[in-house]
Parts: sequence; C-alpha cells; structure tokens
Amino acid sequence: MQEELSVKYDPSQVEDKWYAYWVENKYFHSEPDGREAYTIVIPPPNVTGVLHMGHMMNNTLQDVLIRRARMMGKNACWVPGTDHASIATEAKVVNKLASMGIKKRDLTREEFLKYAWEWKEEHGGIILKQLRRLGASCDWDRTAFTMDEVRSESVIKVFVDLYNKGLIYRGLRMVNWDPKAQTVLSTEEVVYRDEKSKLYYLRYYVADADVNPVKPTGEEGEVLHKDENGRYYAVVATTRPETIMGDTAMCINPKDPKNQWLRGHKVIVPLVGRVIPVIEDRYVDIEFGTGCLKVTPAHDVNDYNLGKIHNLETIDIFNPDGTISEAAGMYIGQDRMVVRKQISIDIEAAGLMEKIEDYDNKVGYSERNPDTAVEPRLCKQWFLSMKHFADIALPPVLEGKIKFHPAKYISTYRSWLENIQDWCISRQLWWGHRIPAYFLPAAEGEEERFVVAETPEEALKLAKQLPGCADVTADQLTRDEDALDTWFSSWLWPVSLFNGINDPGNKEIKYYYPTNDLVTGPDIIFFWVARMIMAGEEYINDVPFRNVYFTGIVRDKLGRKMSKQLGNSPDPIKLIEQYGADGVRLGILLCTSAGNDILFDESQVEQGRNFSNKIWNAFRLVKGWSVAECPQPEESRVAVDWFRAKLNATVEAVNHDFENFRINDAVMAVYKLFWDDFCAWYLEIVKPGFENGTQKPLDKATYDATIEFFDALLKMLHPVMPFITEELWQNLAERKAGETIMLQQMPKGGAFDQKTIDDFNVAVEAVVAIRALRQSKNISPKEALKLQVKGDMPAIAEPVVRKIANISSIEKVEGFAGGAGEAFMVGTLEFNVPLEGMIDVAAEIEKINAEIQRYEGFLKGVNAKLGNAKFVANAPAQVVELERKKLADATTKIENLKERLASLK
RNA sequence: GGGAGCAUAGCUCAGCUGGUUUAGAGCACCUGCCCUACAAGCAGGGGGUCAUAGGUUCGAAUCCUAUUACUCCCACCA
Repeated sequence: MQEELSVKYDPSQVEDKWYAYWVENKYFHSEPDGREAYTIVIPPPNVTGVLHMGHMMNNTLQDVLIRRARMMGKNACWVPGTDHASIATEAKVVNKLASMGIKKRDLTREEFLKYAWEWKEEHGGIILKQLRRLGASCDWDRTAFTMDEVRSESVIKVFVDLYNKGLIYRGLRMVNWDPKAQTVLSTEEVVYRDEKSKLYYLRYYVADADVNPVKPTGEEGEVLHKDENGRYYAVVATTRPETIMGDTAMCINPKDPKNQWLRGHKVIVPLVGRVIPVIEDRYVDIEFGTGCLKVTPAHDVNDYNLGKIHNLETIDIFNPDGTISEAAGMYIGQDRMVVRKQISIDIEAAGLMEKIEDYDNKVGYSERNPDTAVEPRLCKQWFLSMKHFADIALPPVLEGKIKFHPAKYISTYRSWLENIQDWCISRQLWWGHRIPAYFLPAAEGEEERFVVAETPEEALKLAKQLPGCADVTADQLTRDEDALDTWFSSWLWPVSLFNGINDPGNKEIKYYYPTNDLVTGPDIIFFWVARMIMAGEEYINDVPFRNVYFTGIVRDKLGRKMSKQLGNSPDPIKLIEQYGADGVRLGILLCTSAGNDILFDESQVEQGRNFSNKIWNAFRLVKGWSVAECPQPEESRVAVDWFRAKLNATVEAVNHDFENFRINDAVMAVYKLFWDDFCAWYLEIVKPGFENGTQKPLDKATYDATIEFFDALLKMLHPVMPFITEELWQNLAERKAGETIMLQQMPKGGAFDQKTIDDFNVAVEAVVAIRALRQSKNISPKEALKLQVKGDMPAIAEPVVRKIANISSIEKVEGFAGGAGEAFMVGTLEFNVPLEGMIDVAAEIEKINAEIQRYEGFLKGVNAKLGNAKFVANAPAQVVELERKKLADATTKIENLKERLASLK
C-alpha cells in the first residue's frame, strides 16, 4: 500500500495482486480433511462461451456462498469446469470451416474432430479466465471439462450400464429434427413460439366416379362441396400445404354429421394426384376447419399415430436438411419454406385453393438454432426410459431432502416428472461422446443387430456370443456414428467431478458428495437439475445437492432480456475495469433475490463502487488517528457498547438471511451496518476533535475497539467484496506472511442487549431533530446549543447527543415555561432547545396544532379498538395491553403539546 | 387449453404464523452544504386509498372468493 492513501480507491491497484496471492498460496484449493465439507459445482458454461451478465450474477452468488462457508470453518470446494455443448460448438466449428471453404461432409470424423479440438484449445476456457477477474475462488486445480478423460469414461460407463439395465433402448420414433444442425433434439430442446401464419383450405376431389350423393343434399347439416362441373370435393384446412406430397389418407370424425357423405370414399390429393382413402378416427376435431384432416404420417406426430392405427403408408418427403426429397416427386431439392409459398401459388393456379385465412399457431424451434423450425421426423434413435428416473427423483424434492429456493419451482418440477417422456439421447453430431454401440453386418432388409460395450474389444467379445456370429471380426463391427446429448454428460457432473462413476466409493466422492448448494437458472430445471437428481440417486443413491438457488434472468432496466441484437448487454470485463470487481459484485447482489428477474442498471454498479470508496475512506480516517494514554471519553465508551450490540444483532440477522438464501437482504444489512451505523454514527462519535489545528489523539481503549470492529466488518464484507477487504485487512494491523482474510473466522456474534440499541435510537432521533431545527432556523452546526429535557433520558443517549448535535448543556426540567424554544418529542420524552428571540410563534402554533391533530386521529383508531367489547374480549391480552399503552402515550403527548401551546399563547 | 406465480412509493423490492405498521428499505427525486475520511460525500425533506370488488374476523397489505393486468411453465388440435 502506498504511504499516502489517495482520496479515491483504485481497484486496479489491488485486484490482480490479491488474486495472484490467493492462487499462489493455494487458498482456493481443497483436499478432503477432518473438517465439514462445503461443496459447490459450477454450472459448466459452454467451453467456447464468453462471460455475460447472467454468468456474473450466477458466479458472484456462488463465490459469496463459497467464501462465506470457508470463513465459517468449512472445507470449501468450488469445482469449476466447462461444457462441450455439442450442438453449439459443432455449429461454430462448421461455420469456421465454411469460412475456410471446407465443408463438414468432405471431412472424415477424425479430421473434423481435429479441427474441433483445435478450436476448443484456441477459444475454450476464456470464460474461466474471465471468472478470475470477478474474484471467483474456484479450485482451479480441479478444473474439468465434460469431454475430458474422466468425464468421458464416466459417460460411456453409464451408457453401457443403463443399456444393460434395460433402461436404454433403440427405437423408431417420431422425433424432433433440427434441419440446420441436422440432428434430432429432445422434446426439452424444442421451444414453441407464437407465430402469425396462414390456414390453407385445399380441395380434395372425390375420386370414385359415382360419388353422386345417394341422398339429397342438405340433410342434417351435411356440407357437400360441388364445383361448377358438378364434381364433388372435400375441403381440408392445413397450415402446411407443402406436406401434401406425403399425404396418405384423409381423416374425418365418424361422428361428424357434415362429413358423413365422405365415408368409404377416396379423394385425390391436390396437384399430386394421388388417390387416398378417407379414414375415420375420433381423434379429428369436428369443429376445427372443415372437420377433414389430411394425414401425413411421416411429418406429424398425430398423423404418425393415425398411420399406425390405420395401417397407412408413410412417405418421407423431406431430406435431412429440410429440402424436399425425391420421394415427393415434385419440388425436389427446394427448401420446405420456399415450397410452402410456391405450392400455395400453384394450388391456387390449379383452382384447388378454396380460401386462405390468417391463423395464429405455435411453431417449434430449435433451442440452439432459434431461427430454425424443428421438423417432426421418423427415425431410429437411442432413448432413455424415464419412468424409473422420475420415480427416484421426485421424493427427495417433495420430502424436502433437496430444498428449492424459491419453493414455487417444486410444482414445476413435479409436473414435469409426473408427465415425463422418454429422453432421446442420441444426436447426429460428431463433437460429443460417441455412442458405444457396435453394429454387426446385416443384409438389406435384415433386422439390425448390435452390441453395447465400453471398448471395441469388449464389443467384439459380446458380438461373437450372438447366434451365428462366432466368426465376426473387429473390422466387421461398425460403431454407431452418433454422439450423445450434451446433457447426458452434464447430468453426471456432481458425481463425475469426483470420479464417482469410474471409482465408486472413492475418498473424494465420499467426502464432497452430496454437494451443498447449486446456483442455476430455472430454465434448466428439466435439462439439468432434475436429471442430476436422477443420476445422483441412481449412482450414489443420494441427492446431488441440498439446496437449489434459482436465479432470475438478467434484464436491462426496461425489463428487456439482454441480447447482442439489442446491444443492451454490458461487457462484464469493461464494467470491472470501470467500477472494480467488488463494485460490480455488490451492484449485482443488491438487486438479486431468488427466482426474481433482475433489472440491471449501471447505476447499481456505481453504488457498489461508491461503497468501495466509502470503505476505503473510513480506513483512511481510522489509520490517520494517533493513540495516546488518555481517559476514554464518555461518548466513546457508550458508542463502543452500542456498536458491539449492533454488530452482534446484525451478525445474527445476516446468518438468518443466509440460511434462507436471502442473500440480497444479508448484503444490504452489512451495507447499512458499515455505512450508516459504523461510519455515520460510530466513527463520528469517537472521532477526536481538533486542537490548535492538529487532531487530538484517541484513547487506546476506543482505538482498539475501533480496529476490532473494522476487522469484523471487513470479514463480514469479504464474501461480497473480496478484493478491497483483503487489501484493507492486510493493512489494518501487522500481518504475518501468508496470512489472508479469506481464511479468517467469520464474526460469530454473540448476546446483545436490545435495550442498548433502543436507547441509542433515542439519541439518534434527538440528533436528527436538532439538525433539522438548525437547518430550518439556519443555525450553524458550529454554534453550540442548550437542551432541556422533560423526563428521563437514557444514560447512553446523553453524551452522544451532546457531541453529535453540539449541545453545551443538557438540563432536566419539569416543564418548559415561557415558550422560548423549539420543542420536539422522541417517544414520550419531551425536548426543548431554548432559542431567545428566534421563534416564529405563529408557525410554531401551526406546527403543534398539526401534531395534535395527527395524534388525535391516531387516538381515534386506538379508542375504537378499545371501545369494542369484542376486541377486548377476543384479542390476546398482550395486544390489548399494547393498545392501552398506545392510548396512554398518545394522551400524554397530546397533553404535552397542549401545555406547550398554552405557554406559547 | 391446463397449471403456477405476481400485483405495496417514480424504479427495484421487504413486509415470515393476521395485532408496536393510519406501511418499510435501497435507488431516484427535492432543499441546503466542498464543515481537514469520503461531493464516488454530508445534512435535511417530500412521496403510497398496499390492483379492483366482495367476504371471513374484535382486527386484513397479510386469510378466502371473484374480476382485471402482467410474467412464467406445460400441452399433438391440423
């Protein structure tokens, strides 16, 4: 620290220095020992990600929790790491390659992965470096990656295990297909958005020659469509006319009176000309559109189900990239969205369009490629059967073994688990964990055969055991091309970080698991939180964490989500440079409450910076004092007693807040303790005056207490503001080499007398009243005043008022005669400041009358209560007693005021 | 369509099991101050029919019902 402390705190002078110091001394590192463990695993950010405000909030919270736990004597371990994020990262690599003129499909898997790893090495982990700027006290020696050796091995082991348990299966299903990434997605990865679209009404002519209505038209509301040539047709409403090439039936509800005439007939698909049957199924909503549904089994889940029931042909008219396939017979190779426009024109031209209406519907988009509409597609994929996992994951949350903060997410969690669908875990990607399934050669049309094993050698062994496969060779086995869903590795995170899959029951997993608190967003409650609980229960037979703190979304002050497009997302590193990491941390924490979105505004960070500066200057003040052997002034003795009580009370409140994850409240409590109580009151009271231009020394008792308080305050602030607290703590007293505030014990608080705090508040109120009086009468703070008091002033209040309000004498009186002064009340205590010739009697009378009126209004309410026999009879004695006291107090006050009014007149 | 949550000062939110609350905090705002820690500061001040309408109760911001607004989640109606 510089000899001369600057007036302004400069974070850039201290942050890097202390972070390096902490890392060098391995203060963040944890090894199992005899202490109680406190563990947090980081929600692994995307390996190629860049820090944004959401990360800042999330990781600040985690750091506060971990630093506090460390100072509470726990063996705190915060494990950092990154996620391989297969879809996002693969997309980035594909784009990069494209910019180099390389197409993914021209590369072998090995070549592609080489590029991908290069990309990862180059861009990966930036985000972890950025976290250091924030002060994150992660155990960097434990940094993990979802695709590193331990984690990969865990994933493969788990896949094989679950397959062997019969929980993983391979099946032909209607799945969600992302045509841009060209992979399937799980149902959770599809986000539905409202969209303005069109409902197209298409003519499907009746194919049989003699449709001729056997019965007369108009019977029982039947709707027959007949064109100018006398030909009959049905009308189908669809939002997706481009799928007509895949139509293999038209469906009506058997109970639909208006479409009875279509029963048993055949219709012609417009443009395509294919003749398809009219089938009947109760699934069809009679009220929707015309009650006629076109059935495209290959491209709609419901249609697929209808197809299965009614044994319909399935025509897949799309290529994997969303263009029209050969099977469609027309528009081949064109994108489906282009074809939608074109086909409506062509149908119109062919006279087959009845009408087009505006229509609001929901369209599913890929979570990772938000501008790509997801296509339902029929294909063979790997699934994890979820019923079993739902069964084991629900009880710990419902029974409170895991607590959600806020608790409202329990119901979200519950309803998801109670309606769970099987998890599609395969992805048509290369960047990820390759599925350990090996296929045997099979002739065309033959049922596929495969084995699942951790290694190719193991697979070969298994394959040879299959009937008729004794001679199979290693070359004949082909490994599944697909990779696993990224979440299939993330769900193991709290277990795999401690190698609990590969080495069950090892020392670390036993020590660190279950972890304590998880800090994450509610948007991944299904993706991640729920699945970690499943994996934890399945593999360790215990919950992965005790508490889940759900953060909100960081929005700008207008409530908009932060996004690159809007440009409303500040660069966290720039903010740190501008305001200091401590300032940014405090700013974020002040507006964070569990489950609520935070509306971020730079002014909050400014508040954080200002607070840093306040701490800095308090330090400058205290360090500037000299100490001498002299008696302790009365007001200092009182202030020490009071502040100790206040400190202890706040420690208790802060502990309570943390237990309930009310972190913003805890932070605010310490903020006020420092700024309002310590700086504005305590330091002002003990601050020595000046004599002949030099500051008087401080007595030793007061000085020691002040240093003790400052030390306690810095510790309480440290989890929130690690840098400035370390800097000042190191300079507050002599420190040995290698000491750090990080590893000090958090103040434990202790018993305190509430009366001390209450009595002090009398002084505070009196001082405030006298200051207001000075201001309104334009009396300088330097001019000493006299004070009269009627009643018994608390002993500790007197010296405080004397010093802070600059009172020369306090006189106890029976009444204020003559009215030569300004009076005020604190509780029932009456004060008067005698002011010769400075009183505006008229104004004073008005003021007193207003006061009387206020108290009388108050009395009315109290009297109404006490006058109510039912109240007196039913309310608890305590409450009635309280009302009586209110009555007595208010009555006294009014009497005093009236007395005073009289004396003025 | 189903479910959940929320509605308190200009803004963001506390207010837990109804009674020391004719409602609090932080920020913002207004007024006065550069008084040897700090103008990134100090001192003082104004500001709310607790969304609306009913109900329960001796007593409601707090509990119940309905309405309105917003937010979120879930769902295969083309």
